[in-house]
Amino acid sequence: MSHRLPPLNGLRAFEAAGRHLSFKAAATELSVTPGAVSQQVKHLEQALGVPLFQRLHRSLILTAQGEALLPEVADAFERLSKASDTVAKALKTKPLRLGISPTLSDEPDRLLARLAGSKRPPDYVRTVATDDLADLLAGRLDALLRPGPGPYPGLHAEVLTLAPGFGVHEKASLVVWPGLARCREFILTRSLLVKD
Amino acid sequence: MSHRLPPLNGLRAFEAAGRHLSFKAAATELSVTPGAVSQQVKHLEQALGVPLFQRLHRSLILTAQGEALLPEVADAFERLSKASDTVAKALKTKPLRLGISPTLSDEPDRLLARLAGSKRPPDYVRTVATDDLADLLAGRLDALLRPGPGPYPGLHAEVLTLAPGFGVHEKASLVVWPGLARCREFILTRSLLVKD
DNA sequence: TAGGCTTACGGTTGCCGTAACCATC
DNA sequence: GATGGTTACGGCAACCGTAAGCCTA
Repeated sequence: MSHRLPPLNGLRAFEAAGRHLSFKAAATELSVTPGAVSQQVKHLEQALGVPLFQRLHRSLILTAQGEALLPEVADAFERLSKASDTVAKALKTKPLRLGISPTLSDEPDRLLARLAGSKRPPDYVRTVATDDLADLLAGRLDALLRPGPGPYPGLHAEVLTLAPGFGVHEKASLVVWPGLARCREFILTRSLLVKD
Repeated sequence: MSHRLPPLNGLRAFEAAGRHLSFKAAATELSVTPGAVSQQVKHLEQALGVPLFQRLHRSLILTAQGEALLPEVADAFERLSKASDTVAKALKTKPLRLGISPTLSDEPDRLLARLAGSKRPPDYVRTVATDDLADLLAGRLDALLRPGPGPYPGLHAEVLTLAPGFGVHEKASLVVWPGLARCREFILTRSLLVKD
């Protein structure tokens, strides 16, 4: 299944240009200059060996080939966009899965509530009683609270000092995937994502 | 509809790597080095803010997010590939649509047969009695034979000298989209595409 | 004359190969 | 030691912006 794919950026430019029937409008959408779009589309046409637009005076018309290609390309990009958004924004839209080591507490929700300084745990957090780093590594958890300081190579960990009365452990590590900075604030406020 | 798309090359690398569950195999398929694939995937993971693979010793496992993303991405690229192939190879797989000016002959097939030097016209050519350059420009024709020398700005034209008996015109132009060199040979042999 | 497409040119970015390193088997 | 993934570094191609030109309404 060796996908022979044409230039992806060219397809992207073609899709926008075809939707707008304007290189200028496509350029605005893509945050580039019309010249860039023109070059990308020309490049794509050369790669395919097929003209996609008929250049009229200050407007564009799709050729028969362009007309055939556009809906497919648009649909494919739509799919990529949707899927990526869903995956990327899962942290923001779905309940945050927080593993809490049974060693720390046999009542994870109460522990979380105390960490948050409130009587009820945040409603966007779903606690799971687990100690298993593999759950985090496999993506089944978004964060994991474990006793001790770590280290956790390849991950991002933040050491919390637990107030007295949390059990025998004074220190605990809040472990998340790298790319999530200041994870404690994130867990407790669902903000401060490191990206954007 | 401002598609917020992640890095397309990263998605491409991810798709191949996810299918093979191996950066090395993906690299082979993509004709690059494993290092390149590693970088592309890492780049994508950073852009999405989400881990897609769990790196084990000498193998890979998809994370939950990767598992969710892979089929969508694979399907999208499959679609792009299919659509592009269909459009790009139309010239090679579908009958070649050759317009012949009624001025030259009211029996286009006979004229084509004489041009080809045979009794029957090539079976892969479908002649259309038309004079309209717009048919070519809009992609409804692959080539157009018209009397006179042109010029045809923005197109590729080849002047043919017609043998006596073709009518009142001595010279005719075989007009095609640029990117098709030596169009006469192409029409008569269905080969010599300029690309690859 | 204005507006949109094209083209030439140059700078920057991003992609990729090389090579060295690491961690297992 | 072999294998597969990662990283640092450097070269090169691709991409893009600028500016000038072209063409027609």
